[in-house]
Amino acid sequence: MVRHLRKRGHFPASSPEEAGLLRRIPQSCAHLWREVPDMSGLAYTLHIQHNMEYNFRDIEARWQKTWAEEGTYHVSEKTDKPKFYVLNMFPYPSGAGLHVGHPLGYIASDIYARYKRLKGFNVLNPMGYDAYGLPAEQYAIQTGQHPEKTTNENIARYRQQLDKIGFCFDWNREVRTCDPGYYKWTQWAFQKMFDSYFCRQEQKAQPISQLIAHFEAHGTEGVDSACSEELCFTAEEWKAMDEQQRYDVLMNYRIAYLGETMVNWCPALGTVLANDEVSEGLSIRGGYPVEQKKMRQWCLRVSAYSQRLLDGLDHIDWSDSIKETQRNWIGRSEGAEMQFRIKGTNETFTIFTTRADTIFGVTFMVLAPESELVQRLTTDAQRAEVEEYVKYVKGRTERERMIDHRVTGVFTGSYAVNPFTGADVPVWVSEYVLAGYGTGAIMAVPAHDSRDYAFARHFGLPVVPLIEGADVSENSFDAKEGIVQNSPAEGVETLAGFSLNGLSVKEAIARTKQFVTEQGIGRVKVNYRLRDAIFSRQRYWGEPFPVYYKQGRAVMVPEECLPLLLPEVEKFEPTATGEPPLGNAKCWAWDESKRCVVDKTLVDDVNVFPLELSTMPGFAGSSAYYLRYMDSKNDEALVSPEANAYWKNVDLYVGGSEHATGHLIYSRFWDKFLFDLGVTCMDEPFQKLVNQGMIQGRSNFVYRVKGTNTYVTLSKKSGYDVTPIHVDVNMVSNDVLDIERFKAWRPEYNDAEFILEDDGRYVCGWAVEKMSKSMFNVVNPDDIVVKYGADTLRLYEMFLGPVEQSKPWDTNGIDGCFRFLRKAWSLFWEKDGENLIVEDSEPTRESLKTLHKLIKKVGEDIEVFSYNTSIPAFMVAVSELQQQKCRSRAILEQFVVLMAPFTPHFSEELWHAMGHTTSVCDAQWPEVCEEYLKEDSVTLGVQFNGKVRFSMDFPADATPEQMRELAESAPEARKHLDGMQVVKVVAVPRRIVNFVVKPGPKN
RNA sequence: GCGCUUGUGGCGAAAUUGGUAGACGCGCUAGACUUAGGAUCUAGUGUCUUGCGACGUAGGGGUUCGAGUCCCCUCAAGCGCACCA
Repeated sequence: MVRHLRKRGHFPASSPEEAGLLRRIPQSCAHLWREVPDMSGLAYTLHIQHNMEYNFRDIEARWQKTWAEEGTYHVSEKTDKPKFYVLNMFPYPSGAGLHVGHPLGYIASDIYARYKRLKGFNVLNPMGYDAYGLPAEQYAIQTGQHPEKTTNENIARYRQQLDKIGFCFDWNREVRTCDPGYYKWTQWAFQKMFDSYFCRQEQKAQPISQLIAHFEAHGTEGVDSACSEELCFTAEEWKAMDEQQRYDVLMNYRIAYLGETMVNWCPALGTVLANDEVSEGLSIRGGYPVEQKKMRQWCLRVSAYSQRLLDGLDHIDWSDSIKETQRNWIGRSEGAEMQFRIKGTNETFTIFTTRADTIFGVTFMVLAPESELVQRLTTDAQRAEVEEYVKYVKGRTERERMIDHRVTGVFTGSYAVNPFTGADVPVWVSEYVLAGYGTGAIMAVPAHDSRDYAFARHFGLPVVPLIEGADVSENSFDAKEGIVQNSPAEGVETLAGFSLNGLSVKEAIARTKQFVTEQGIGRVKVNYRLRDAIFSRQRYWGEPFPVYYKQGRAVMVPEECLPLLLPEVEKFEPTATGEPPLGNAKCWAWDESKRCVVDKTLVDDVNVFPLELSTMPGFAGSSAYYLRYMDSKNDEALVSPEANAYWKNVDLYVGGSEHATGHLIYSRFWDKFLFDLGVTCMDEPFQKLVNQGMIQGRSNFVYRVKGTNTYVTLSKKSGYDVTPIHVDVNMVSNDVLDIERFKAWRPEYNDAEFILEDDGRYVCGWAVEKMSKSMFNVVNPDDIVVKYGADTLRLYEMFLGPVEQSKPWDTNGIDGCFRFLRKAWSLFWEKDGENLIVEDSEPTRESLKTLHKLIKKVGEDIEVFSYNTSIPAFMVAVSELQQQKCRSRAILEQFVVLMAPFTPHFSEELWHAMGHTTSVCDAQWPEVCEEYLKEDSVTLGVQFNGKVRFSMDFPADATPEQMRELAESAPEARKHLDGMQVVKVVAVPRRIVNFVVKPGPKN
């Protein structure tokens, strides 16, 4: 009957939507079409129906509906069970929809969440949307559509797609960063940061009121706080300050502050970007040039937390590589600050060095061109030259400076005095010294620093080696090793007779630091590369700052008035005056007496004041969302103390490693700040982190644009009608296709046309790249779900390889997973596919062994996220149970539970079919019984001189002596032992027997 | 340049952490059942060799009774940082 239908092509789709998807299959599964070119889409699905006692479509739709209706996945903290918090990095709902790469991490965490629930934990597994962001706004500018509209549409689509995969998300707790009920707390946290400063002694944030009290009593005496600039004043001076001066002083300490800083300005995007949003002088989004510009911006004093961010890494379970990336990004370096006097004056300036030991090799000093010291130190004679040089440097873009490391610089005319020897050292200006790091000035030791070396050679400055055996004729000797000499050189008098000669470099560094401190020349100092985060964006689609400006000074909107809603605007582009899009908002001023937003024409600077026009960056909303999930409906607090005390922090966080220096730093910073405030009880937000690999898209055909090195995917070039081809990687070397081999492999392409380049090479192949709309290579999970079902998709994505690994998407092999599920299904049913086979019989010992092997393996694998190895274990178990003709309920029921984390619909269906009335989610994970795993005998290899010659069975409990005897007496052993002398025998129970032999009489 | 990671069949990958290399899946080959196969089942499938056997985990060396696994060197790829003193 089915065959008949198939031939006629009359199988109905179950809904219009499904019919649409069925029709789409051909485009997305080119390889299947190639194999059966004359087939229609409907006929193909019929082929699946034909073999389908396992009716996944019906099963999955039914259970998804039931789960939603019954609230199977809703969790509450009102329970005695221990908690477990699983979290995925929430997605940005882009217009392209979900692709097969997204679910990889979601599936991995879903399996873990379900497993933990079966193990008796109360599992929180929420989901939400990182809904603010640039693409929605760009789209709004182009089409005039409100970003909220497109964002909501995209979210609806994401939700639909997610629902089809059968995740155990508690949607009651959904958050969206653009939802006022959510961003109220983003704004709230910002205000708390404004009202706090960071005390270095206590290494924590404190209310700014404490600092004010301290200033009133003692001035800056005894203040050790993170700040933009070290200040020094007395209590009297503080009291004498006017409002503006005090405002400026406090701004210097606030954790959220307005700062005049060099920022990454992207003219094309019309906004400022954070360091992690820029790569090689180009914006990550869009790849537009980014320039350095001094602007007044809101900043977060992330750098204050450098040490805590660093120390915290030792207590969390993240991969070494991502910890290392964060350590690099934080960039702690221990060194010393030293003061140098300028010859002929009483002026001094400070430098930072990690190689204090090389003080005797200093032959010049260098200032950063942007440093204010340049003005002070340049002599009149050199002024013209220096000014011209500074102008030249300003004209170079960040990108140019990065790519092209030129050796340039000029002499300032001044000399510094070496505090150890009194020697004169010329002071230069050069672009290789960065204003933003250390003090913006260095002491140059060309013998032991390659950059100083290049500079010295270029300008003919002396090179003085200080380490025994160091050859500096060609290169500097940068290694921090060896024995110090020439420090000082013979006959040179030094301050207090100081000498480092004969010490190791390590000792010399320590010695110098100590000396510098004792003599008051300088101090030990730790520098961090981590910069404060610039927090303003000149965009529309983001959280508005709850800030207005009174006499030019920032004032916070009262906390009770939050959230400050994002205003409506007519145009999303920046205004003609260069103001951010919020400059277009009519109703965007704060009335202090009415305590509400009013029309900006009412601004009178008495009661009504202008509101901030910037919005917050993407990372604002994603920094504390994990806390909000704990208590997402709470209007009184970001999270209640009770909810926080129960859920604590995220036990397992799953997401991409590309967030290593962005979200994962900001989130940790934000959490630590909230920890200081007492809002959260945990100092780290994410205890364990698993970075799922990217599933890359595969461009079917790649060709080189003539005369360039640019490769373009075929689909990008319109009107070029060539069949997309998957090419095996070993058919391609240096991007050139071996056309003969290719045609031999795929004869159907004998007639295909290949693009021939000018140089006679065929350029072809596939490129593996990010799956994205712009690459036209998005594989939609819906297509897979329609064809094979969610459970097969889940299984297959996990079977593909280790979760952490990136891999190209490839549907070869998905059939294997589907077949496996059908085979597993058939374990439970009579041949007719209608009657359950399961009976209450006593399980055989063999089946018990199969089951318990499986329990052990799968349990161990899930704990370490090795899902790709547990699936083969299921396959083996199914084959064994099939062979054993197992019908025992005791075995099959537990098998269903073991499968449940991987294939929830499949398991739920069978669980109920076997008579259960509650969800398989609430079953109990079976315990391994070692008793059943015991083997009577083990098959081991027998080696001669380390080479396995044969294998044989040994009793499991054989002693080494017995093993030796058994192996020796085996018939296969004779030919390896005859005429040989046994030198030694190594027999390890349950492992190996190895005879070490050499020619000679048998002994 | 510095740091981290990886390198195993035609392909995706396993390997009890030093003990029978290639589990499992894909692909391929042969066979069975079939009007048919794109279904299902059975057998085979690292390379070389008619065979015995030899070789085989990027390459080279070492430790060991025994190395994919540990140590040293080289090469290749990926990621991160990069004029950070």
